[in-house]
Amino acid sequence: MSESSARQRIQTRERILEAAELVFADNGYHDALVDEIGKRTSMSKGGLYFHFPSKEELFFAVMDRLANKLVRRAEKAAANADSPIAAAEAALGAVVSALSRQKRLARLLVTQGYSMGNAFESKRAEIFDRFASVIRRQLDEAQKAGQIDELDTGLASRVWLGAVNEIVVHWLFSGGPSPSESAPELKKLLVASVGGNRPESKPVSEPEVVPA
Amino acid sequence: MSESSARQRIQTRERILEAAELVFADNGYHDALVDEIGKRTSMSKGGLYFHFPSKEELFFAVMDRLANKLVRRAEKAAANADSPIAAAEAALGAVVSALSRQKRLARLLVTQGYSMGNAFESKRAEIFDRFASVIRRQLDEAQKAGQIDELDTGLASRVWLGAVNEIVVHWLFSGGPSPSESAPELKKLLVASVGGNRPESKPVSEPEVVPA
DNA sequence: TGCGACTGACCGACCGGTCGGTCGGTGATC
DNA sequence: GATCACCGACCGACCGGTCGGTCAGTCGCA
Repeated sequence: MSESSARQRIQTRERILEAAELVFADNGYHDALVDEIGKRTSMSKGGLYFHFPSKEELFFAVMDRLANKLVRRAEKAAANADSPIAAAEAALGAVVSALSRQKRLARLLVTQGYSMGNAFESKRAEIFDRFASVIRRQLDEAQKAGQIDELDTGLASRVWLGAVNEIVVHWLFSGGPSPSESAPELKKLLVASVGGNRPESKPVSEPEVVPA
Repeated sequence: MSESSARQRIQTRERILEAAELVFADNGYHDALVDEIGKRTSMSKGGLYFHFPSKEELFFAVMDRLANKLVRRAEKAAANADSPIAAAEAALGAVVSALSRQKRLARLLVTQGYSMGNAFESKRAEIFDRFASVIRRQLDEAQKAGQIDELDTGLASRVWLGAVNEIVVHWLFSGGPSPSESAPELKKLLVASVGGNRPESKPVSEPEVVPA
């Protein structure tokens, strides 16, 4: 009972997060109305404020949830690969394909983060750092394995991350090609940037991941 | 007289743009107050609205002005280089050093652009496209000259741009190293990504540019 | 005296957050 | 198993500060 009510609570929270994700993604933080989130949840504003202390906290919760999902997916993809450099590629591919599949998700993670003003800076940093370190770990491995050059993997991971980010943003804003279309070429560029694609390293196909 | 008054008009506009740049950079679009811009211009809100029809238009004007400055600088640096790939590097270096020198400028161009909500998307796209095409032109040249691999220079230019963007954002938000510190390593990575640094291509030092 | 530049008090839409109130369920008591 | 006190989830009208934008009026220059 307190058991089931706790479960209920979490479910309701989830319902709210789901709706909030839509509304924030469509409108950005500022133009998103708490009332609109209420409408989509079939819950009143007061109800929402029972579960979340403020619009800002709600937004943070939405972002955290998304970031968690994506990071997990990337790590899973990396774990299934059979060489470090392939793992890095796989993580990259997983993220790109997830973002390509869900424009709204991409919108939120990649651009709406800034729309809060300076308050969001640290959150944005935190989330992007998590992605960067997933990539970096793979690059470190690859380096140990001698698959890539000696280089600052921290910087390289940022380059990878930034590249993906820009491709996604360009797709979102300018209707460029879908990131998943550019993915193969993109991987080539990024692998080359760290001196991968050595003759002895076998090419790898992206392990497919189940949709979320 | 209509001569000098026209000049006066432009000067006043410039004064406003300068002040607006500061305020927008510090606060982002939403948290920037028109009254604050007025205060810094020593002009009343009404005065501002005599020169600009809306806060939004004022913001756009600020961004355009900045983008123009930076693009010009990048193109100048490229023009002074003595090989296509060096030109690409030079353009990159010029932008990075300009952004490193002026945190506020970086803030505005790189992050605050999103803070308007969806209204700004097309503007952001336009500005970033301009940067991308500066880089792309250099890469195209380099490709013609056989200095780099056959590849999609459109995509590669986005990779470069995204990389720089991420480095700058990381610097701004997480207090990472100054972009100009990472610049040499960054250039190595990016040049490698397009298969540059061929044995026959001589290394190039960044042509110094006068501060704005 | 006409006009362009500028003033600053004022307007009012907007929206996050509040709070008194409702109500279905729960569990203790007889 | 009927009654009742109680609770937590939720409702939604309302508040109040904020801030972009307006406009009637002023000033000074040609």
